[in-house]
Amino acid sequence: MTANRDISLTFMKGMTVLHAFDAAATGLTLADLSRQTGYDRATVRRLVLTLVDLGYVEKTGNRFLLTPRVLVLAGSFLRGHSFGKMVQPLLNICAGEIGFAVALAMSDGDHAVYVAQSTLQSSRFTFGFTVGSRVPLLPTAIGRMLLAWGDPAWAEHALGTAPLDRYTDATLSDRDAVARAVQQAMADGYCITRDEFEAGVTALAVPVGGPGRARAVLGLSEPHASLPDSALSATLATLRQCAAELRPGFDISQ
Amino acid sequence: MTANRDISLTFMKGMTVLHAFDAAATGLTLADLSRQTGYDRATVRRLVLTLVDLGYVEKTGNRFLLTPRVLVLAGSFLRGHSFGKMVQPLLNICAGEIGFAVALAMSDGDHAVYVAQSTLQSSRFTFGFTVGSRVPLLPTAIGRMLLAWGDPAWAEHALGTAPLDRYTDATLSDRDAVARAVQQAMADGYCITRDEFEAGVTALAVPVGGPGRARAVLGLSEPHASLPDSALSATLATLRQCAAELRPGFDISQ
DNA sequence: CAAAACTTGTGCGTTTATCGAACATATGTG
DNA sequence: CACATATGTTCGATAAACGCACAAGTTTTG
Repeated sequence: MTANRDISLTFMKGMTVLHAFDAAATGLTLADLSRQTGYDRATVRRLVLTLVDLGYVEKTGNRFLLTPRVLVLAGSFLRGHSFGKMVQPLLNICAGEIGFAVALAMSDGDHAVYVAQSTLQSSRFTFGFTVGSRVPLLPTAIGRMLLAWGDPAWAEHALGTAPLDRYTDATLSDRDAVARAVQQAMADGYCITRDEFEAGVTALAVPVGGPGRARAVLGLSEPHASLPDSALSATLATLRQCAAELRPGFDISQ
Repeated sequence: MTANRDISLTFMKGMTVLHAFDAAATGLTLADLSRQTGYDRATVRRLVLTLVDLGYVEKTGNRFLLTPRVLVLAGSFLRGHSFGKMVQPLLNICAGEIGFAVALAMSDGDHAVYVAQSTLQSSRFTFGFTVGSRVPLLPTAIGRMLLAWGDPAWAEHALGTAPLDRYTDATLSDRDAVARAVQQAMADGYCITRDEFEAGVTALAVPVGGPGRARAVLGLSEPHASLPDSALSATLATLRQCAAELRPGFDISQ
C-alpha cells in the first residue's frame, strides 16, 4: 500500500472533484460539488477553476460542466495501443461477418470498460454503450470472461469485492453462484449470459489472450430473437477468430 | 484570467504529469517523466504514485503507463450527452446511407477532437482515428467548419493561435488563406478539403447547429477515388440531414 | 567483471501552497 | 421584502508539498 507521504492529497482532491462531474450534462454548481465531495467550497472553487484553466470544464452561468477535453486522455490511450489502425478494422470485419455489433472491453477496477466497438449501420438495436462505458463484472458475459481468463490475482479480489447488484429477475444474486458461472466460462473458454444484465438479451464474450493472461474480452449483446441457439456456434467461432487476431496486443506478457 | 490564488499548483502539476504519458504505450520511467515535465523527480514520484492509487496508471517494472481508467471520464461525458443512445444510431444510419464512415467532432482548445464515429464493416480504408483523437483545425474540413460556424469569439482566437503546420504539399501555409477558406465554408454551410491534411484524400464537413452556434461538426474523409465529384451533392445532403437530426443536442443555447 | 551511468527509494528540514473561516455581495424564491 | 442559497474574496495559520542529499539498486559500457 502506498505510504501517505507518497500521495498528494491536493491532486487526489482535484481528481475527486473531476469525477464528481460524472454524467451531469446540465452542469453542477460549486455548492453541488462541495456537497458531493465533502470538501470546503473554497477548496472546491480553486480546484474547479484549475480545471477550467486546463480546459476540462467550462463555466456557464454559475454551473460547470465537462468539456470534450476529457476525451483526449482516452484518445492517447487508444492511440498508444493502435486501436484506430489495428483494432477497429478487425472489429469491423468481425461485426460484418456475424451481422451484430461487437465490443472490446477491459477491466477497470471492479468494473469492465468498453474500449472499442463496431456498431452496425443496419441495426436498430442499441444498449447505448460507447467507448468509456463502464459495466458491472458479475452479471455480464464480458465481466465474467474477464474474471475467468484475466489476471488471477485481480480476478480473485474482484470476485469478492465487485458490486453484486440485481438488474433483472434472472440476475444471479449469490457470489458463489457467480463464481461457479465464472468457473464454467474458464473451462469453456467463452461465456454466455441471458437476461441477467438486461431482460430479453443474450450476451456472448470470448477472451483476447490466453488463460490467466487476457487483458481484454470481445463480446456482443443482442435480443434473444436476433440470436437463436442455432446461431451461437458460428457466432462464437467468428468472435474467437477475431480475438485470435487481436491477441498480440492484449496478452499479458510473461 | 484566473488569478494565481484561484489556481491549485499541485493539481495543475498532477494533470501535467498525467498528460505526459500521452500515447507512450511502452510506458515511461519516473526519470522520463521528470525530464519531460521539468518537475523534481521526488515531486513526480508522489504525483505518479497518486495516479497509481487512483487507478489511472499502472506500474510494470520501473515503467508506468496509462490504464483504461482514463476512458471513464470520456464515458461520463458521452453518457451525459446521450451519445450511445441518440448520437450513435443516427451516425449509423447516416453511414449506411452514404456508404462511408462518418465522424462527429467538437472543438478542444486549438484542435478538434473526435467524439463519435460510425465505421463501416465493409470498408478497408481507415485513418486510424478513434473517439478522443485530436486533429488540427486549420488544414481539416472539420476544423474549418468548426471555425466557420462555431462560437465566433473562440473561432477568432483559434484562427490566430492554432498550429499552422504543413502536412502535405497542398496544405495551406498562410493564415490568411485559411481564413478565406473558413469564410467560404461560412457562406457555403459546408466545407470540402482535398489533399491538405492527408494526400489523396477528400474530406467533407457540415455543421451541427446554426451559424455561430454549432458545437459539433459531422464529417467524413475518403480517398479521392472513392468520392468522385458526382457523389458530393448526395453525400452532403445526407450529412446535412443527419446533422439536422443531431442538432437539438449540439446547438449553443441562447 | 568492474566502473560508470542511470534510476529509484527515502528521510526530513524548509518553504510554500493550501486551507477554511469570516465577511461581503449576488441571485433566487415565496 | 425577508430568507435561503450561492459565490467571491481575504488572509493568518498550518498542513502539505517540496526538493536536496544520501543510500541502494539496476543497467550499460568498456
